[in-house]
Amino acid sequence: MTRPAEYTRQSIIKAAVTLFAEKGFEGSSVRDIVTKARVNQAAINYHFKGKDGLYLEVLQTAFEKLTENAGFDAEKLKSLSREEALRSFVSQQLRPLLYRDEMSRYIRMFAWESAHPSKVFRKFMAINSVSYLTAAVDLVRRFLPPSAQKRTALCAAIWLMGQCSVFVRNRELFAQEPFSITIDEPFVDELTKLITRLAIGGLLQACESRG
Amino acid sequence: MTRPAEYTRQSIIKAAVTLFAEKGFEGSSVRDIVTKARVNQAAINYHFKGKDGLYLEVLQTAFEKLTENAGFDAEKLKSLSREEALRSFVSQQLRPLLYRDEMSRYIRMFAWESAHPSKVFRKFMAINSVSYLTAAVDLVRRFLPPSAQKRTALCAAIWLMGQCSVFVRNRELFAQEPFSITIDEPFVDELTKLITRLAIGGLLQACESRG
DNA sequence: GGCTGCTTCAAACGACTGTTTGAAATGAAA
DNA sequence: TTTCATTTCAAACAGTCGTTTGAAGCAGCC
Repeated sequence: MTRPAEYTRQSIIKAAVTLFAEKGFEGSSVRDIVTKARVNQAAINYHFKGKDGLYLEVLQTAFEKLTENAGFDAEKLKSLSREEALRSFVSQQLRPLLYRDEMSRYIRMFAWESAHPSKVFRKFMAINSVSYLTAAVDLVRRFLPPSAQKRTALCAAIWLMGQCSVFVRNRELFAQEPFSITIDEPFVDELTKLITRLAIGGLLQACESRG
Repeated sequence: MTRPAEYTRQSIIKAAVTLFAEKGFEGSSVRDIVTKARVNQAAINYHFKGKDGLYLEVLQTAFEKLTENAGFDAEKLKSLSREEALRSFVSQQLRPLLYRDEMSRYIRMFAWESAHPSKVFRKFMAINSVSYLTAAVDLVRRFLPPSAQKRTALCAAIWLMGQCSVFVRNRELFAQEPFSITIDEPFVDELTKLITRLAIGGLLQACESRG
């Protein structure tokens, strides 16, 4: 029960979160992780029973941290008007475009998974499926008619989650040709407004024109 | 100038398109491709100067085939009302959910790239950037105010392209738990309507509330 | 026949992946 | 100090990846 062991664990987790956020799970090798964490090759297998085990643990803690903070917290969103709640949600999702803090890394990790879920993430979903999508489903439900099918709400939720992740994943890409977009605060503000408006308008339209 | 050589080329291309559509570029190995095409390992490097060269050629022909058909054809879309044009675009993008024909495979290939563009695709974009996004940009411009910035239109176009690709990429996933969605004609019809309505509503809303 | 250029082939190369190994180091308890 | 489980370490393993090699096959032509 030596202290250095716990230090090694945390060191690995920290490095892993950074790399998973930057390049995704499959894009980061264990050698990259252990080099960044300044620990031995075998440490990941010893402490987490392999790369998958490490990812599962990282996903768990990331999810917990996100749920106990604003944005993913269903209770907090309910206290706002549906428009404000949606704007808050979108703003939270786009946070990695501006900041490089802990929360941003967690969000970006999930953005990679929303493109094409990995095996480990699907396992994670099987455990946390309810809570993971609930916030988004509840959110879109406030715009959809009460009669809307569960399937419709689910599709709308996936659709909403995917709105921002494209930009988050490819942050570096959009700074280059042919986009040449400077990703600063004014731009992200504008993008937040745009996506929120697009989503609000879209969801309301879907509500009005159908039962 | 023997005929069998050309047969080998086409055989490789056909197998590559199928696999790239199913698993994406990085998800398909050259060994998978040559096995499916029933040709030798070295054939890809001999005929296409490597996997990248093959992909570039496949992207080119896919793009040509798509532009000379409905959906991506800017001219054809212009003859429709903007709502019909949008619906046609969305319907075309969702085609791989129902059919497994040539066009569907091409569309699905691009769906993979819209998640996280590969190096080869970015090279392809550098050559065909104008025409590739033009159709989508032109389409969203019909909903946005004339004063909308180029950047806004570009973001909206990316946004629109991303709408359907999530579903197309993860077709197999949504058939499983916790989604358990049966992807048949009624469902795709419903999804087309939903996304079209979301997009129309969203774009119009964006138009009304801002200059 | 022999020559030539294009195409195919089995095998190997070198670089990467995640994981395992067995010995060495560590630090607390006896 | 000795004992002991825990933790670290360098090295290697087994697998996949895209690519290269050099010989073999096969047309058409002199």
